[in-house]
Amino acid sequence: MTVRLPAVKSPAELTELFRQEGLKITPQRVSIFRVLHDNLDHPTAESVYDTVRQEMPSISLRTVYQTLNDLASMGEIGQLDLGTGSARFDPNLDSHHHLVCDTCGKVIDIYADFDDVRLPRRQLQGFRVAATEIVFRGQCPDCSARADRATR
Amino acid sequence: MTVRLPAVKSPAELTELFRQEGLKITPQRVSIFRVLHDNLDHPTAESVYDTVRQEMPSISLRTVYQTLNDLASMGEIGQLDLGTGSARFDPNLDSHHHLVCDTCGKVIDIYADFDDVRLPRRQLQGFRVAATEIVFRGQCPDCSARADRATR
DNA sequence: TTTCTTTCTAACAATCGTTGCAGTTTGAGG
DNA sequence: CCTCAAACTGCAACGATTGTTAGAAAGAAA
Ligand SMILES: [Mn+2]
Ligand SMILES: [Mn+2]
Ligand SMILES: [Zn+2]
Ligand SMILES: [Zn+2]
Repeated sequence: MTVRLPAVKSPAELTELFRQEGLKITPQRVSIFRVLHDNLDHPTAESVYDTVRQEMPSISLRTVYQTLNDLASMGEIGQLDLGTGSARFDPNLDSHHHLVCDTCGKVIDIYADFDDVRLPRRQLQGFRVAATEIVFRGQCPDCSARADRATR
Repeated sequence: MTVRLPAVKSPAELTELFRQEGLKITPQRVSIFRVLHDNLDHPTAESVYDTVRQEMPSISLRTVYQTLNDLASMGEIGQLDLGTGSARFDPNLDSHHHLVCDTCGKVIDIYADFDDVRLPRRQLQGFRVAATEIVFRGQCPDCSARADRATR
């Protein structure tokens, strides 16, 4: 089990990448890049929207989805489907895992390699495995406390 | 890494469980139990509906969702959210993991314990972990072949 | 700077999976 | 058989996401 560090691309880097792809640099996009950069809690499209809207009230939710999808398909952000209702976007590109609160939906990064987790060819049945995701599910301290209080 | 076997409850067992809970045994429920019992491919509510409808054309999709939710909250089936668009239900109660085709959505069981996958208290941050899910993502043989054919 | 081409945005409608609701039906105990 | 709480059906509503498109804006070229 080895420990690593997070790696999030800066707005400037993302801007440069978009430029290289021949995509235009709009204030909407730059604003989204900025919001992603200092959001470490796996925001939903809606929550990115809410934050961007504070400095750009006219932006549309559609544009946020569009840009997040673009970034995801360029491989510049990750997208997590954890059964919390909506997709969560992850600007942290380092391969890592997640700890999820099933009660409130909080998502925390786990920076660790589990070298043991590899499938023997026998179990692969011809599959080509591109990624291995580990999700630890449970209850965060806040939700545990709240539950205890309710049971008292 | 230890290997195990699948464990799926029979229609009779589920019927008995419902009876114990004071829930009524309706033909709709029994039919759904049967369909689940011999469905090893993690069906969606819609696909359970389609199958049940063959022998009971008047059943409503609403009832299928209702019964699947009941079973899931009784802990008698699992529910997977894998980002394939809709929830997948899993009658196999043994703790196990999954191999998912990101192209066609196929889901295959992986019966193996990865004993290495345990979080040191230091990383838990006070979380109470109830379950650890491992998802291997990639491409199934069919989809790989189809992709190769397209690239030729 | 002005023009021209291309891409993007905003607004709105539509879709998909799922759940809420209301009225009707039915399983199961008496 | 009755009774009646519980379950069923059909449909409306909902939240998340995507399709469409006319007009706006960015960037390149002149
Ligand atoms: Mn993460
Ligand atoms: Mn399974
Ligand atoms: Zn929580
Ligand atoms: Zn496939």
